[in-house]
Amino acid sequence: MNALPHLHQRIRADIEGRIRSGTWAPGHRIPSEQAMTVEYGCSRMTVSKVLSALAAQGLLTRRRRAGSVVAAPTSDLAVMQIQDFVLEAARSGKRYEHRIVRRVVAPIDREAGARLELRAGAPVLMVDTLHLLEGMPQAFEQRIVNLAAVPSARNEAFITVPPGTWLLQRVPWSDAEHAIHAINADATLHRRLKIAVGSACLVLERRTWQGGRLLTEAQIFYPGGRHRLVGRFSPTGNAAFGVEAGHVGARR
Amino acid sequence: MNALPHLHQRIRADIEGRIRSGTWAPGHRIPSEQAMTVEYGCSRMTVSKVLSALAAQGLLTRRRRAGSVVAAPTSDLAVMQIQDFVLEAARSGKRYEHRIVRRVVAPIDREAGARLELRAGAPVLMVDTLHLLEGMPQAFEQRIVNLAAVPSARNEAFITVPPGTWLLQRVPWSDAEHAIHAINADATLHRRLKIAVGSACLVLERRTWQGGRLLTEAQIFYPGGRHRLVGRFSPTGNAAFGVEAGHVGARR
DNA sequence: TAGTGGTCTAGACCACCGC
DNA sequence: CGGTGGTCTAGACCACTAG
Repeated sequence: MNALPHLHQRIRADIEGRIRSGTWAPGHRIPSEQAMTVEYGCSRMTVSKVLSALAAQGLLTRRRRAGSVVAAPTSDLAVMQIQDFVLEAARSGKRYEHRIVRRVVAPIDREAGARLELRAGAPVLMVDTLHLLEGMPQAFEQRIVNLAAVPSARNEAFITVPPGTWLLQRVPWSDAEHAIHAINADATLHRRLKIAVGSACLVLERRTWQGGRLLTEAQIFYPGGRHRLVGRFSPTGNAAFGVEAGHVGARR
Repeated sequence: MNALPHLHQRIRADIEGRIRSGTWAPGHRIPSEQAMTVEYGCSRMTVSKVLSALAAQGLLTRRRRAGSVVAAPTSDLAVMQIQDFVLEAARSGKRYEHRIVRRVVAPIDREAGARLELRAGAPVLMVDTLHLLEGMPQAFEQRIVNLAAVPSARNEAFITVPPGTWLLQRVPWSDAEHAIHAINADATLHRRLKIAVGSACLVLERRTWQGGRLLTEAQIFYPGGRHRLVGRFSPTGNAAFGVEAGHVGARR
């Protein structure tokens, strides 16, 4: 029926199809590996690799003796890919540029130090960047870089490459945390993004660590909260996720 | 050195460790399968499965003849787990309740029909739900359910279980799309969420399909733009992601 | 063309756990 | 107990592609 070149592709497509179509609903126990070796006339290894991959994907739950069961779509999981500005511009064909509007090396202040759990007075680089497409401001970024962890940033001017891209290219990271919330634009955002004071802004906060040590924190403000959505993840992909809901100031 | 019970776990931990620690930086070509069978004294199949899994995870890029190369951390990837309110409340120990403030079965109106690519006059269920924690309004949800795809929703009152949870439990889906943006609260949000008119709100839009057929669209307004972040994903997990940036009205 | 990964086989022994 | 998945072997042939 299928013209897929490889047996394992055909087996996989069959199983995924049955699950996605609802033929095999969540909780359904699918045939055993042994049964599938008969159905497809292949060795057990081939079937096993397919089922293991599907389990790694989260589509199946496998237990010895109990068999392979279609997993429930447990998670109400939203995935947002936040664009790297340079890549985004390249793909959309728009002209991208950035402006460094502030660049300071200094001991971290008390408030930020507490927030990032850095020791008081730790040397950090603070960079404010304006991202523009076709000459129009698209986002305003306030970034803090931990110079103890990324010493090479101390003498980088970020002329050709903006800070986020620069870091992404150079510094390996093991953990990251994102938060998105909404605020009303203040005078700074009014000035930088040319939007009215009070208009709603989306704020993306990103913190990145390497083995427990903070590398950088970025706050990116997009034109248009007390509620706050937080996700944790690893570059590996599927890893475990946690979520928090908190308060950001708050009026109620 | 490691006491991991299985050989493939040890191999995998070794490789992941070298990558995460930066010993093997992005672009580095790692030893061939053949070399690893010698290093670990095992068969090629064992090494191959490990490397394939790491490639599926996105940590490696593998090409015949060229070898296995540590992948660049391409992904400026933000993952947000949007809570199911019932689960969230259960975990936090807070008292959750919901109120159905509007429930209408009617032909879809022109604007929504065009947005959701449903034929004019298609029968839909429109439900507005207020989500409360400890008696305080936390989010306001406006949902449209395609009754042609989910006929059983026509007679469901959502008294015990709110619409989102109800659908998640019953209806298998194959694709979903999320968008987050920010708006200034209007009179409706002022009334429902008890927030000041004009204060910034986070809006989560979610659309769900089963095999190309729209099941439901939800707009969830949280207390607290023209720029708009869109992510697409499948319940399988890693799958391919697309992103769009668009405009939502706009003041500039 | 030669080295690499991609796939597959036909076995094997073991760990787990529902019955 | 016995059926299930988990792991591993020692081969094999093939497909791709850098050199």
